[in-house]
Order: sequence, then C-alpha cells, then structure tokens
Amino acid sequence: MRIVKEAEIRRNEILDAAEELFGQKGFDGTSTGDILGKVGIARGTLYYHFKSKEDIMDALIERTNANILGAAQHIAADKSIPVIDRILRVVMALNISGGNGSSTEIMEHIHKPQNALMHQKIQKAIISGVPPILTPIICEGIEQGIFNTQYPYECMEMVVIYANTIFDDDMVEMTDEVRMSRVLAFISNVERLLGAESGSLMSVMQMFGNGEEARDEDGE
Amino acid sequence: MRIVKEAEIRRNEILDAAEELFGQKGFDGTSTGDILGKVGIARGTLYYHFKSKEDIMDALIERTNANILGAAQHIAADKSIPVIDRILRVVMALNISGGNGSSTEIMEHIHKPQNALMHQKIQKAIISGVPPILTPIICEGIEQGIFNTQYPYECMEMVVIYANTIFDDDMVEMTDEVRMSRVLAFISNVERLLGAESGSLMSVMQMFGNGEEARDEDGE
DNA sequence: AATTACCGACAGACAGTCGGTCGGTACAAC
DNA sequence: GTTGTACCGACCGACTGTCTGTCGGTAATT
Repeated sequence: MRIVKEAEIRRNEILDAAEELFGQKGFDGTSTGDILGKVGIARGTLYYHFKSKEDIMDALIERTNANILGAAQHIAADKSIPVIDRILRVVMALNISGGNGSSTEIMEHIHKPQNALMHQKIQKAIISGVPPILTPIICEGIEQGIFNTQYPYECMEMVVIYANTIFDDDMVEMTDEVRMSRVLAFISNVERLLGAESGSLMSVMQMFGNGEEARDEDGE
Repeated sequence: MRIVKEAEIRRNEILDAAEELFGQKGFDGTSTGDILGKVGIARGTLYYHFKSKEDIMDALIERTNANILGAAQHIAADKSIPVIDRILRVVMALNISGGNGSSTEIMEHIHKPQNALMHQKIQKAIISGVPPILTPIICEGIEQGIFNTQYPYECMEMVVIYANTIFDDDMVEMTDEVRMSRVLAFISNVERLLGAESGSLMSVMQMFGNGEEARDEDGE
C-alpha cells in the first residue's frame, strides 16, 4: 500500500518519529529501521527525504532550536519586563520548551552517554545561540546601573556554558544538597562577573528549586 | 603464526594502536579491523582482552588521564613555586601532555565532530579531575591575600569548564583576533571571580599566546 | 593437565543504494 | 467537460558492503 504526501509533511513525520525514538533510545540506539517502522514508510523513502541518519539529527536539532530560541528571543525583546525578571523568564523558556510543548521530551532524555553526538551539537547551538539573546538584556542592566562589566557577552558565554554543563548535563553527579550549594556559589559568582550588588540575583534561585520539572504556572 | 605475550603487554599494544588510530580517524571512523591489522592479532584476541570497542576507549582514556593528571598533581603539590606561577605550570602540564609525550597526539585530534563520545568522556574526566588539583592552590592564594572568594572550588569548576569548552574545543569558531579578545575578557572575568586585583593575572596570558602549540621551554 | 593467550570462521545487525513503480496533475484533444 | 497522455515527485524494498561481537577450538606455558 502506497500513501503519498507532500514532502514537507513526510519530512516532519519522520522528524517527529525520530524525536521520540532518539529521546527514548538515543541516536545510536535507534536504527533507521525503527524510524521506518514508526512512520510506516520504506527505506527508500527515508533516504529520499534525508541524505543520511545524521542528516535527520541535524534537521531535528535545527527544528527544535528554531522553536526554543525563537520563544526566548521573543521574551528578551519585551522591554516592559524588568531586567532581572526578563532574564529569569528567558532562561525558563530555554529550559522548559519551545512554546508548543512538543520539543520538551527530547530535552529530558538527551543527557545520556549514548547521545553524545546529538548532545554536542545541541551544546554548540546553545553556546552560539543563547548568549546573543541575553547580552542585550545585560546591556540594559548596565545602563540602569544594575550591572557593571566591560564584557557582557563573554560573561554570558561563561555563565551559559557553565550552567548548561553542570546543571543540565549529568557531567558531575550531585546529591540535592551538593546541587543547592553549587547553585548558591553559582549565583554569587555570576553577581561578581556582572558586577551586580551582592545578593541582588538571589531571587533567580527559584529557577533551580524545581530544576527542570517546573511546569505549573507558565501562562505562555 | 601465533605469538603469545603477557596479557598486560598485549593490552597496551592494543591501546597504543587504538590511540593512534582514534587520533587519526576518530572513534567511529576506526573499525576494530583497523586495530586488529595494526597490532597484528585476530578478532578473538582483541575480545579476549577487551569486552567491547567502547571498553577500549574507556581504558585508553583512563590510561591517558592517569598520566596527565598525575603530572599536574605533582606540580600542584610543589609549594616552592609561587601560587600564580604554579597555576600556570599546572595548566601547561594539562594542555601539553602527560610527561612522556606519548599522549600528545590524541589531544590534537580529539576535538572533531566524529569523536563526540570520546570527547564527552574526556570532558567529564577533566571536570571531575582538574578542579580538585587547582583548588588547594587557590586556597593558598587566599591565605596569602592574593585571592578572595568563598567558593574556590566552584570558581575553578567554572573556569575549567569554560576554558576547556571555548579554548580547547572548537565549539565556537574564532579568528585569532576574536580569540585574543576572548582571552582578555576571560582573564578579567577570572580576576573578578577569584577576587584578585585587576591586572594581577594578566601574566598568564602568555599561555594562550601560542595556544596549544607551545613546546619550547618546558624543562620537565 | 590445567591455565592462559590466541585464532578465525561465523552470525546478526545496520546504513545506505538503486532500479523500478505508482499517484497526481497539467494540459491538450475531442 | 470528459477523456487521453505525458510527466514528475514521492515512494518502494531487495540488495550490498561493512562492522561488531561470539564461539568452538588450538597452541604455548607452567
């Protein structure tokens, strides 16, 4: 039986299947056969739409990224929100999902030894995508006298890389207590980096309280 | 033809071959057949000594790590060297090699998209191995009034993760100029983190001058 | 005679290729 | 406005080559 669809629809079906399977079993753990079965297409079809298995991953990351970064960018541009609140909101948007809530699941399963390549690619996208969104907010903060640094971009880069590695990845195993002390130290360090008054960023600690599980009151 | 050797010798022959091949062609790009050919043994022999291909990688990382971290630890413990010099020396030892110079080559080829898993494992080892070596030196610095921070360990963690990601990996493409400005900002940021006097760490910039190519005057 | 190191044929799985097929659409002819 | 036809994009699935890991057996060593 043969079902014909528009190319972009098929493409997205494949990406949807891959998203779920990669999340469950990792990239290496997922065979193209698995994807074939889930979508209900033949091998040739898959390779008609994508040139390799890795190509699927790249497309998936790009799709997910466009969502997430777009949402974050949107919040970042809203100058009616006070600087510190806005930073918090932006980071929330980055951690939780890309609006529709469809891209949430992958993020929860990505930090596994198996998915190293995917993880690395996402990491790269985060590093080049997030600091440019946050930096303008920091600059506003500098104008307002809340922050003080010559290197807002580099600070954001450092903060993003560190937070992403320690708090999102499982690079270092932590009990909840250790994690809490890391958060405290982190906030204190960020205050120093940004030249903010000591304690002025403590309010962002709530972000780490529930970690990535938070999903109650986002009215987005 | 059948050549019998002591298990540990064979093991190391295999690791030597794997080290070179992984460096040249990456982990995924290297087949167990390649290793077999290079060492001159049969499949069964390889799997007599290692339980899987990944097991080879793990063993290799562990071997390399023991060398590098050992050398760094050795320098770190030498209290006759002034604090800042010592930090510099330790970091040099980490970047350059593990003493014998045998493990240098891998490090040069590891930062490639192919070797994601190996890279991740090494990253993990660095993150859990390096800060504990540097922290006591920072503490000495605090006692001497050079530094001032409540969180020496977390600072080192942040610094190590950032430097390793930005300067060692190719996570973000940089021209030499951009790189230089990153180094400047980095040093300035580290000074703030450690509560060091502004400019007091500028001397470590030499480390980044020639990047990882430096290998002239280490009298080790 | 027992243990340790080694061999190589083999099974099973998987990514990617290729020739061929089918459905839809545009458009001409009637 | 119905029928004929030419074309193309989407789709199929058998096949190839490669690779990892296994297993039964063999040679050296103690």
